[in-house]
Amino acid sequence: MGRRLPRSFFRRSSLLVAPALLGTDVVRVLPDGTPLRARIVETEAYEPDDPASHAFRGPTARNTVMFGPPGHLYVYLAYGVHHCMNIVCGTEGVASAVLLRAAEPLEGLEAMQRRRGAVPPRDLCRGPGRWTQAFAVDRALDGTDVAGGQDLWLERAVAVSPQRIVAGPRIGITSAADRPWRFCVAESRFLSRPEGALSRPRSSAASRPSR
DNA sequence: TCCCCGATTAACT
DNA sequence: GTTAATCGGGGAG
Repeated sequence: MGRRLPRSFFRRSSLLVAPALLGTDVVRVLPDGTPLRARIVETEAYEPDDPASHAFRGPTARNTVMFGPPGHLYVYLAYGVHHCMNIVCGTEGVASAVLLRAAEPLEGLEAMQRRRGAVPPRDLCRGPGRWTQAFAVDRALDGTDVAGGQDLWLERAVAVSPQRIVAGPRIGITSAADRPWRFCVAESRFLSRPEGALSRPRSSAASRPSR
């Protein structure tokens, strides 16, 4: 088919990869052989000089994969509760990655609901933690090769014209909140949060009504 | 070794 | 719209 994204696709800045991933499909093959498919509608870029990046302070046991070659999965546990998956970008030695935040489920919905409960299809992959739960992705898949492996990969699906892509501040980020590195398919109903919605400010004077 | 806090979600009011 | 839950990472001491 030749639709599968090759390693070269990821060997560039996450700022280019993140919007380019919109409209591509993530294919996951469960251990029992069940195929899952979902179409990406929301991503976030994380760059080497990025205070919000897990790798900003250098390599650690957790983020090792981010410093490796592109086209691999970086999976971490957030808030001690949910897993989030990223695709490593750039060149080896440079920590750059794209967080997969939300997608439209297309195939294997029953298998996803088996893991997530009988939630509406719209909620199966709406948010990074929900998506990894639906796709059975956890730390065990940290480092998985998505360019050459058989567990999870990406396929070119539909083209999303630049006019339909909107960028905004990343979700849940406190530092470098000014960098508009969250990319969404504007009209999608599968976004984790409505496009344009700002993350709630941490108790600050500005958020308090001045009566 | 301890302690704080986060690339969040679900269940509330 | 708000908030509790939950736990591993990593900086500080």
